[in-house]
Amino acid sequence: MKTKVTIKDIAREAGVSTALVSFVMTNLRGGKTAYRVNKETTAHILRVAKELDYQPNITARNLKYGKSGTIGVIFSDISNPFFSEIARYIEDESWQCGYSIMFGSTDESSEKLGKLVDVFISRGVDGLIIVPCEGSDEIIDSIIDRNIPLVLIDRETSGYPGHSVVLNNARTAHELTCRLIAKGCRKIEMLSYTMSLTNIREREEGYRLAMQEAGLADEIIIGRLPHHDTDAHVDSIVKMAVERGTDAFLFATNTLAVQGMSAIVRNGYSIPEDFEVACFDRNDAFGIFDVELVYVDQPAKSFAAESMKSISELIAGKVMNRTRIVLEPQIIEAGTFRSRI
Amino acid sequence: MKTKVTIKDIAREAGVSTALVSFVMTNLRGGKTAYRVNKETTAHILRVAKELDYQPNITARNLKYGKSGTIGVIFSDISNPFFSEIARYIEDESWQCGYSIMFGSTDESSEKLGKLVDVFISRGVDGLIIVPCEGSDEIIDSIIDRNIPLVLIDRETSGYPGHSVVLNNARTAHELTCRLIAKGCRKIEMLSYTMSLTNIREREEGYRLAMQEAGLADEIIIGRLPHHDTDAHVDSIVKMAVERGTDAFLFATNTLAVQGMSAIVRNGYSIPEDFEVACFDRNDAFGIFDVELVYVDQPAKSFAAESMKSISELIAGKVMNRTRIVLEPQIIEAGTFRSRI
DNA sequence: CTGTTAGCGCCTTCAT
DNA sequence: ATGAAGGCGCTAACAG
Repeated sequence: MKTKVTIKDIAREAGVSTALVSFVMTNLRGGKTAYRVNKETTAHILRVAKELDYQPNITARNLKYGKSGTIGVIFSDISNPFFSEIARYIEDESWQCGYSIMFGSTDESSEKLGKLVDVFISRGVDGLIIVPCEGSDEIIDSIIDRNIPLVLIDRETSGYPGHSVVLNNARTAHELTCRLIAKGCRKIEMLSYTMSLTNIREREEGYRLAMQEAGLADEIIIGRLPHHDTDAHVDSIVKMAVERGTDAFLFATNTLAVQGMSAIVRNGYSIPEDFEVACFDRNDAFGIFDVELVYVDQPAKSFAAESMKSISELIAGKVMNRTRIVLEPQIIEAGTFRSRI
Repeated sequence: MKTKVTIKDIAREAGVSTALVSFVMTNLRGGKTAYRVNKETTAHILRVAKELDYQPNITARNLKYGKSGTIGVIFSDISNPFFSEIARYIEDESWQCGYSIMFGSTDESSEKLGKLVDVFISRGVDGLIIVPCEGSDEIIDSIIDRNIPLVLIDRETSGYPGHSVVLNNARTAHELTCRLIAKGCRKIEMLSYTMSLTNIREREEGYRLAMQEAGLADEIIIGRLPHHDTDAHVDSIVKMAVERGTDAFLFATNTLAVQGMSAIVRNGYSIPEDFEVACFDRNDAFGIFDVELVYVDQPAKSFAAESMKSISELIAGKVMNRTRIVLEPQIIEAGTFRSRI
C-alpha cells in the first residue's frame, strides 16, 4: 500500500524545496528542460520523481488554477450511433487539448438535462457542449447567465444567441427529397417527430421546399411521431401510406429510418419495389445488405472538431463573436446496390 | 459577470466564520438540518447562501477528501454499439450512486490505455472500470498495486486476481456453433482476431469444443484477422472459404460479423444460401432486413449494473473477496425471416 | 540560480 | 454554539 507521492516527498528525498520541484516539473511539461535551473539539480529532481513514480495531483492544480480541465458533454442518448460517433471524435479531440470529458444523456427530457447541467457545473466543468431538447430554453439561458462557456450542437433553442455547430438541415433534406423526385417519386411522405426541435423543423422545411419546387405541394405529407413508443405508430403509418399510394419515404432521422424500414418489411412490403427510401446517416446495415436508398452522412468528425474548437476558445477567453457553424453534409449518395439477400 | 461565491463570501455576508458556514452546508447535505447549531443561525446562513447562489467548489472538496466522486470507464471504443450501449446503462446506474463518469477509448492500444489510466488517476477517479486490451497486463497490475478500485469487464488479463464481469464466452460460442450444426452445417469456419484477448480465446474454445463433440474436429478452421485493416483480409478469407467448401461462418464479434457479412455480399455470395452465419450481438440491420442467421445478445445492462455494483462496493471499502461475475447470454435466437429485400 | 511565502476553497480538530 | 488555525497538493510571486 503505497501512499500517493507528492512534490513534498520529492523535495524531501531530493533535499530541495517543494517550490523548486514544482518549477522543474511545470517547465518540464513544456517539453524543454527547465532553463534557469541548474542542470544537475534538474536531473536529480527528475530522477527522484521517476523513482518515486510521481504523478501530479491534478485536483490540486485545478484548485490553484480555478479550472477543472473538464468539459461536460450532454447528448440525448450516447448509445445512439450518431452521437456515440461524435462522442468518440470529441474524446480524440479532447486528448489534444488536455481536457477530460464527462458524458451525459438527457433522453430528450429537459428535467434530466437540468439535473445533468447542475451536476456538471458543480463538478466544475470548464465548459459545456449540449444537444438541447424540447423545453430546455430556460436551462440553456441560465447557463449563459452563469457565464459558463457553452456550445450547442445538432440543434438550437429558439432565439439562442450563443455558439453552435449544426447541420445545414434544410439543404440536406431538400437534396434528399430532390433525389427521390429524380427517381420518379411523386407521393413522397416524410416521417418526423412531434418534438419541436430546430433540426427536425428545418428538415421538414427542406422537404417542403423541394416538393413545392417540383410542383408537388399537394403531395406534402409529414407524419409526426412521438419520441417514445414509436413502433406501433410506425406500423399504422406504413399501412396508411399504402392506402394513400405513397411511393417514397423521407425519414427525418436515422433512428426513424431504422424503425420505418423495419415496419415496411415487417408489414410485407419491400424496398425499393414498394417504397423508395431516403434518410440521414449511414448505417452498418447498408454495408451488409445491398439495399437501394438515398442517404447523407452527417459530418460527425466536424461536429466534434468544431464544437471542441469553439468551446476551448471560449474557455481560453479568446473574445469570440457569436459563432454559428453550419456544416454541410459530406456525402450524398444513392445506393447502387444489388438486392442479394 | 459574477465572480464565484465561496463560503468566505457567505461568512462575511452573514457575519459568521467560514467554519460555521462549512459545518452547516456539510451537515445540510446529509439531509437533516444541522443539529448542534443554532436554528436561527442555520437558517440565516442558508438564506444568505441562497441569495448569493452559492455553489460549493467540488474541486476544493475533492482535494480535501482525496476523492472525486468520479469513476473512469475505459472501453476499446465507445462508438462500438456494444460498448456505447453499456456506456448508456453505466451512466444510468451512476446516477443512482451519485457518481459522474469519465469515458475513454483505447483503440486496442495498451499505450493509450496507459495514458488514459494515468490521466484518470491523476484526476482522482475513485475507481476504474476497464476493458483491457492486448499487452495491458502490467498496466492492470500497476492499478492494483496502487490500490485503486478496479473492475474489468468483457475481458480479463491473464492471471488477473481481481474483480470482473464477463460473459460466459465459451458456452455462448458453443451454443452458437451447435445451432449451426443443427442446421446441417459441417464445414463451419470461425472468424476471429489475432489479438490475444481472453474473451476471444474463450469463444474459440467454445467453438472447438462444439465441433469436437459433433465429430467435426477435422473441420475446425479459425481465421484470425488483425484488428486494423480488416476489410481486405476478410475478402480473401471469404474467397478461400468458397474454395474450401465452407458452409457456415461463426463470427467472434459483431464488428467482425458486419465486416464478414459485407464481404460475403460484396463478393457475390448470399446468406444463407451460400453461407449460414452465426454471431454475437444483435444489430439494427437484423430488424430492417430479414436475414436468416443465429445470434446471441450479450446482456449489456447486466454488464453495466454488475460492474457499477462491484466498483461502488469496492470504493465504499466493503471488504470483498474476489468477485468474478459470469453473465449468461440472454437470448439465443435464430432469425426466422423472409428474404424480402 | 534557489528557496520561502502565501494562498486557491474547503473541511476538521481544538479551543473558546 | 461558534471561531481560529492548519492543511490537502500545487504554483506564482517574491526574496535571498
